[in-house]
Amino acid sequence: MRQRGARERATIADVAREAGVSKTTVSIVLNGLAANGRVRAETRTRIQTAAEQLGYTPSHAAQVLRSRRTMVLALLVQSLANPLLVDLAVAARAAAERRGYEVDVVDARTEEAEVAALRKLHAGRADGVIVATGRHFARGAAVRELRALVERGLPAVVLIDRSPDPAVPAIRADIDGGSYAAVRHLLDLGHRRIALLVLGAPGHGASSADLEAEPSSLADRFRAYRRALSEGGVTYDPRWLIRGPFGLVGGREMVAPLLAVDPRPTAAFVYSDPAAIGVIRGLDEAGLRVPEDIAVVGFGGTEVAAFTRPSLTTVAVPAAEMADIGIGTFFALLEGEVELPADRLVETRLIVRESCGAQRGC
Amino acid sequence: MRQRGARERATIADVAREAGVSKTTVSIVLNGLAANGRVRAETRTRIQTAAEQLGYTPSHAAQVLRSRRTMVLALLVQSLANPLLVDLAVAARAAAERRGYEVDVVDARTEEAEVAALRKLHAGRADGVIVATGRHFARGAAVRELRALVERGLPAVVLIDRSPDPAVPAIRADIDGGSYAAVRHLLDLGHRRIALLVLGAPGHGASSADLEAEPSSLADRFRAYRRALSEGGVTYDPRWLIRGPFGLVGGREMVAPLLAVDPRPTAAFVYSDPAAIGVIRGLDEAGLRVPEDIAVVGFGGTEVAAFTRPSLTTVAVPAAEMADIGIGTFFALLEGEVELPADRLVETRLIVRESCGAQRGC
DNA sequence: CTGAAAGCGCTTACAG
DNA sequence: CTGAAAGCGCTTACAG
Repeated sequence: MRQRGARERATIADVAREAGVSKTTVSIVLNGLAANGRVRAETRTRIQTAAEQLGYTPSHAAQVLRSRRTMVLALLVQSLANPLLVDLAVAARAAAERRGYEVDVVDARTEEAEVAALRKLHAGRADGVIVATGRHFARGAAVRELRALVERGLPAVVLIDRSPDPAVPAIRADIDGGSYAAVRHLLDLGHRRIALLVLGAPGHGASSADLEAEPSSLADRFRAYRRALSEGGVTYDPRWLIRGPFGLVGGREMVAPLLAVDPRPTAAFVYSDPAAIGVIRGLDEAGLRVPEDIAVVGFGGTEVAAFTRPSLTTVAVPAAEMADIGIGTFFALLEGEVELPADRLVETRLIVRESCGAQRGC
Repeated sequence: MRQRGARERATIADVAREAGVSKTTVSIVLNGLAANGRVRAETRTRIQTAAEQLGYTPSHAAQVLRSRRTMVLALLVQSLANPLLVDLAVAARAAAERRGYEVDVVDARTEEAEVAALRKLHAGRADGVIVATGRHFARGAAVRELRALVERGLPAVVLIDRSPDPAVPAIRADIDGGSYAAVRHLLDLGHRRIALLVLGAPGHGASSADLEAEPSSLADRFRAYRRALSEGGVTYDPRWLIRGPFGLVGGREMVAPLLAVDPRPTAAFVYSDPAAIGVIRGLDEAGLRVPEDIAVVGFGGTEVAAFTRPSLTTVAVPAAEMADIGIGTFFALLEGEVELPADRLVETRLIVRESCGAQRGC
């Protein structure tokens, strides 16, 4: 029943026959290699007409097998529930498209999912990989798997973390600068008890030491926060470091431990916008007002931050710029560029809105 | 420089040589076709050891070219900025994975982008396509392009719209029931002037007639709304139909025309959650409170609706269920199932929260 | 229980 | 200006 009009797809041989030329000539013409008069104009149009008439589209698998180019780039993100990563993916796709490449976006929610996705790339499904999962800072499984790919010559670029390997260029946002500006802003507003909420195993105090040493982007927030506090003359209280689960739900769950700190912090700097939205909602449910009772600052700066009530003061990360540079770096790698750019840092900036209390509250 | 350890990838021939058998046997063993004792156990382990030692992964392109199966399914959505579509994509990926399939998620923001994405499928990049873009109700370019694919035997499933073609099964949410429940709920709360905000070219009144006849999912909202009003004894005022652009920004932009209606509507039923969030923000900026001054009901029911302030009363669409059924239908098509299920309707349900005013306001 | 051979649909030297 | 031939790395009848 499904057969219907399932006329077989035309192949290059069909086009060649129809146009009365060889497959070679068809291939040359259809790939635009006939510019310099390598094929007579008349022959060219004959081939193009035949191809069109037969509805010919080259088989992607055959092209890949023969040319060893997939024209596909894999992009791994942690979660499409985070609008910042969606922006990154959309921008990456647009940038790659300009050079004829597709971007396969994979959301690798867990490290196992990421490892599985990286493994699949051994099958030659993509000409390169960009990882933006935030898991490439340690000696974890994801890093090992990426390295295995790189050793086989697959171009790789890391996007959020620092480079885990000399052969892998990295582009990251200036998290240090943005975090410092955020905390500094809260200090300037008079806050003296400022909490830092980051993704991680719940509990606080004990984890400070680990985070201090970790080369991750979450740890960057922590170090900048500590620095801003100390420069602001505030003694850090380890109970101010709250760790909890991912996203909106995770943000809400961090409210209880936050409110358990006595005396209560008057401000919270949250590692992501979705988590900050969760925090604001959790505070609301606990009967506290933002920013009057507790000021909140997020991280990310995507569209949604301007639409919450109160609107979110946040550290804006230029996702499109990171994507553009990342894609550019991939192509440089692909073309065997010798002079690889060292790790690149893109600027972040603090967007002041209502949730920090600098403007009139909601 | 990029060459580094670029030792050539092992092929099936390498494994065969290493294990001292033919490529045939390697293929049979590695594809799990040797279960019934078709290959001696000892030979099997020898092959597996060799494959592992060489780090062998079959070339995807070669497998596809030879077997004519890509093990990939394309999923087209309108925008990853809509969390409902992200949920759909994530669920589809999970469901497909259970049967060894990958899902290529493409966000086709415009109809041109959708047409381009569908065109690419002629190259045999996927074994089927699921379209969830909301553009398959008319005689538009997207529908034509999809039909061309189906005529070549590519299994296709439509997810949000009605089926555009007898050979294409469709799964959609009960938008009619959900919309009716939403408007009915507002009527029960005493509202008599209820606006309907939907995506579309701005302007109102004139577009009522078009929308009434359109077989789209947006028109389903309109028809159910009209029915609920009339059953509730309310005479529809064409000025209550407000159309505007997409997403958060679009929602905010619809506030001005909404407030321009005199007497002002006391409630608004909005076509999506992101748009509803934009509306709430826009009303806030206009100095109006939700739900006290204007009640708002959204559509979608993803996680974020529970985290806004006020939390959003919304029509919940079971994205995961739709994805599961959609994937199941794709596999039925693939296996040439003759008894194709007619269009399926999945239940929606109204989730009552704060933005409609039924509960204590924020 | 195992292997030799054909062929999927292209591109790419190479020859003329 | 154009074509014959090889081969990318697999799977799949088919033969033994």
